[in-house]
Amino acid sequence: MSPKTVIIISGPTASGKTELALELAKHLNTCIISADSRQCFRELNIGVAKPSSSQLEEVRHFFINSHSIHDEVNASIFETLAIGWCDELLAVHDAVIICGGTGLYIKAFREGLDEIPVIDEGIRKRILESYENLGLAWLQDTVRTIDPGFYESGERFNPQRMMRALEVMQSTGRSILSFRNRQKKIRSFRIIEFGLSVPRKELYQRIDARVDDMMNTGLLDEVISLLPYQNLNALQTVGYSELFEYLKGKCLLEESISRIKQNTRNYAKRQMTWLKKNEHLVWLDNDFMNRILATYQSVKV
RNA sequence: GGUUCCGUGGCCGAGCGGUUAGGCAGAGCUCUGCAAAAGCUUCUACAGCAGUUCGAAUCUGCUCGGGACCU
Repeated sequence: MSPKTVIIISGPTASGKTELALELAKHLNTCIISADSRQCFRELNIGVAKPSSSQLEEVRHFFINSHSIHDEVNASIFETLAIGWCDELLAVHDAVIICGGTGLYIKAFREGLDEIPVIDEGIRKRILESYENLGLAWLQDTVRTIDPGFYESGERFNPQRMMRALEVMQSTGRSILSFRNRQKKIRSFRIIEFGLSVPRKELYQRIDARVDDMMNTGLLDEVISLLPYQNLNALQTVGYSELFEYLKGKCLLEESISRIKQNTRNYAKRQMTWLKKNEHLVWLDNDFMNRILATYQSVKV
């Protein structure tokens, strides 16, 4: 019999992960853990292409509707939760499926993140405010002074990374570099990874069609109801940001819709770039179920 | 038929004698706590032909294409 196994199904958005995972879960009589940084929010539905309620009834899902947009969610939190669920589920199942397109979350699940202390909310806020008021030059100067090592190695034009380095330094007195040991964690189960490969042109067409579909099934109403929360991180999401612009009168509805399509295509492209360098991942372009099952059933421990 | 304006890379758009404008799209990429985020790289065009000039996308002429106005 096969060792306890986590089967990861990934791929760009609109590549058909959800359906495949569902089919596989039914076949193996197991559960699905989503690895999607947006589908975990119960307030977000249409715009994040969440599985339908009937699909959610057919197979038990984790990390879907598990959080509120007001909660803090990040890769580390995902890692902890997902490992916990896997341990529990693998006690009673031989396999668990992880399905999603958030590459960083999958990486965190597979090899873990280094332990970095939780940052005080006040420190984070102060840094963000300073950056917004004083700009990138201030951020660069500060990091160069406080953490020259990171400044040398880091991405100096990427405010997020610079602020991250700064908050770790201010909060712990140590450089973020000193926390990075890059030790890959060893998991207590086998992990096999698959990526769904769809020809670029076809994928882009699917994306366009899916956006039209979302609009027809009430995306605009969903976005209207979330307007008060537009500044939350969870709402910095393709499909929502663009419609906020329309609702604020900054553009026409048609412009928003084509921006959603455009941004989703760009997003899919970034996902593929991320997935491409994952050497554990096996690309599938057909016969998905059988090929996954063949790998699953081949015992090589 | 006449007068006049315009013609810049896939698209938008500045330049108006001598640097790569720039933006978007496309393509490639980075990536350990906001990742559907954030950032980086790349794509050398001036409708065509002839001329002026050391040098033209920029000036002149003609041709082609488009718009506006006049008869």
